[in-house]
Amino acid sequence: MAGVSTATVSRVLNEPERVSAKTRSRVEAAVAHFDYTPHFGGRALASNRTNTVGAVIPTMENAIFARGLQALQEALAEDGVTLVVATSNYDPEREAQQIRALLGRGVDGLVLIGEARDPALYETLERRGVPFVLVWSWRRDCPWPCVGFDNRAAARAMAQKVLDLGHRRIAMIAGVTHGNDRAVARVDGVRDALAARGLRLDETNLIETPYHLDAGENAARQLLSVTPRPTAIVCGNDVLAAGALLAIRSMGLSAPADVSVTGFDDIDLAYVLDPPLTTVHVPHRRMGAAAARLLLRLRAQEDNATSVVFETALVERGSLAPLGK
Amino acid sequence: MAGVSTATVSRVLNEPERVSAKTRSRVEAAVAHFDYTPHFGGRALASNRTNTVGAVIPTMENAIFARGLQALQEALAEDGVTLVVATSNYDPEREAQQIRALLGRGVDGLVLIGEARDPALYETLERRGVPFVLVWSWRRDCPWPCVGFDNRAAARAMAQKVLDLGHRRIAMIAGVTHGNDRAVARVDGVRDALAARGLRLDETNLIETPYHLDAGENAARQLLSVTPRPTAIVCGNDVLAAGALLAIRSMGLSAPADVSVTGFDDIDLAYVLDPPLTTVHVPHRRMGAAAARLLLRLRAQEDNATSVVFETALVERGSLAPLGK
DNA sequence: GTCGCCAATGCAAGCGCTTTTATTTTGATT
DNA sequence: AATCAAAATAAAAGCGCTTGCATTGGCGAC
Repeated sequence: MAGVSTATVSRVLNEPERVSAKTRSRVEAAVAHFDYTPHFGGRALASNRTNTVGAVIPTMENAIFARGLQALQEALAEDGVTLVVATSNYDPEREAQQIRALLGRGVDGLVLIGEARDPALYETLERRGVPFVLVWSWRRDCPWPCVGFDNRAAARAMAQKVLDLGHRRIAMIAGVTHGNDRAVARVDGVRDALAARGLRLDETNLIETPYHLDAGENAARQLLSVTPRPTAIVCGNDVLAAGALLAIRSMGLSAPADVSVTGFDDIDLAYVLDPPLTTVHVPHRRMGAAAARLLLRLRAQEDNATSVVFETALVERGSLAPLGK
Repeated sequence: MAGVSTATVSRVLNEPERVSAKTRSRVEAAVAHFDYTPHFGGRALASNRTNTVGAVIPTMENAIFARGLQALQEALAEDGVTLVVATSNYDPEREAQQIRALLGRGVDGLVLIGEARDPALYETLERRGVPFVLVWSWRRDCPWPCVGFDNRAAARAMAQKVLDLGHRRIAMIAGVTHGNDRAVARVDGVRDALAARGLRLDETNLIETPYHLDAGENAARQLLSVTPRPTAIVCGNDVLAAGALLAIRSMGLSAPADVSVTGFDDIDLAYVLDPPLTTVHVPHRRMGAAAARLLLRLRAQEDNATSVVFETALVERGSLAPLGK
């Protein structure tokens, strides 16, 4: 209809500046007239790019990932890149499957949560030359590009705060540590702080449990049923902490008068609870956006593509109080 | 390596039963050996299918969509279909863009939230022959396949309950109704119930606001600053209700003693609040799964592909109490 | 006016797969 | 052993696009 070859149409669509204004407008008119959309498969085949990046997250049901993804997606969209999301449900096996599935779909980049992962998987990624970014965790000397924060240091700071307020009988409800370096780091951080005061987390005051409300509730009930009971419960995330508050309430106790509780992540939930949660603020949205930028740089082979570490902040609200207050 | 043609490899991958066991195992060995994955673009081009469906949701930050998507994705994955998610941020314009973007990516199905949408968009969808399913809302005689529930009836039942408990000064914090039929239906439902008792929602006791915690808080503060103040606030969703509880607390009032509050959706949040929210339970996960099944049926041109309506249930918790109690 | 040069466009060769059609192999039957 | 049908496999033609290279045409310099 525009009287030009397909090559010119292709150029109008992909590199409009290489086509004269006159021809371009003719082609654009034809495109509009037929409501033409390029065939994705043809495009992908010929150019060997899909303009798609994949992300594998544990679950969408936790607000932190939802937020991070939202930001990631928005930042990618600015560069015309689509995000495909898969979930692993915190199962390393399933995560590997999902990564392979995404590779099979021709993603030209991947965003993965955390670092703990079968080396063979990293090998596959490198061999295929698919750029990837690890998010949510960060440690010095991590060999891969990552955008995250120091989970261990943040947890340590929180535990230190609890100790500073006079607490000595401290328990922890952690996430499942298998295949989850963030959960591991948070436990380690708490252990660090306790160890510095000659205390330790033994198995009666550390429970590992899935990141669910009722799991947190059950764990707290169990921790609080020993005598003497802990005066503070440090939780691996805000959802577990919310569960702990439920348990405390249902046992006829009160937070923070009888038991202090701390969370991790600072999702909206933390703010609406009563008492509001003292927790660790994590800049999820900013991390998502930073991950997008880093991935786009890696894809473009830019050399300023380096890992980014974010700071966390302790947010003091009502759920943590000095001992004996 | 397996000494066969590419045609046979293709068959091993797509219709293994059409290949003899001996050849198949040779091919599979070669596939495993080279860690071969078919090229997505080639596949899409030749077969004209992508095994991808798209979903456009308002936001991932609301747990209801996150949950629904999770279920949707899991159900689709069972049939080897990948889900691509885009967000519109409750903006009809942006939703249209995202739908077109997904079509451009060659999705072979779409999941859309609600029914309110430019007719031209529906036309495009039909013309392209891309099957789609509307979720989250449902009404009798909806001309398109949908999987949802009757928002209006559910809201009406909730308002009726509030009335039954003696409340007469009833206010509502609704979601933004522009381009959001669920928000509209929920307001209409409340109006229905009030009208049946000769009451109405005028502009001083109806505020429309984005589905955010602080928006809910501000709206509630405004509603409660008139004299005489409402004795019950019906909210368009649980997040708004959580915000309302924050406002009540910060104004030195108490729920439900001074003001009752109701929510909608029954997300986890509703349960952990203090007082826990009286709300409308919506089976988000089941809807997501049902949407997946319906879409797969439509795609396969099965004739038993019909809309599904779910029942909602009123969940009575502490935030709603009889007037004067 | 002629020549070069560059910008604009066309030509045509794939990209890696699926699928129809043709061919070969297999194995049962005579 | 010969025959034939059925099953298994190979051959080859695209699918719709991108892109390197060839061609064209317009314009300034001589």
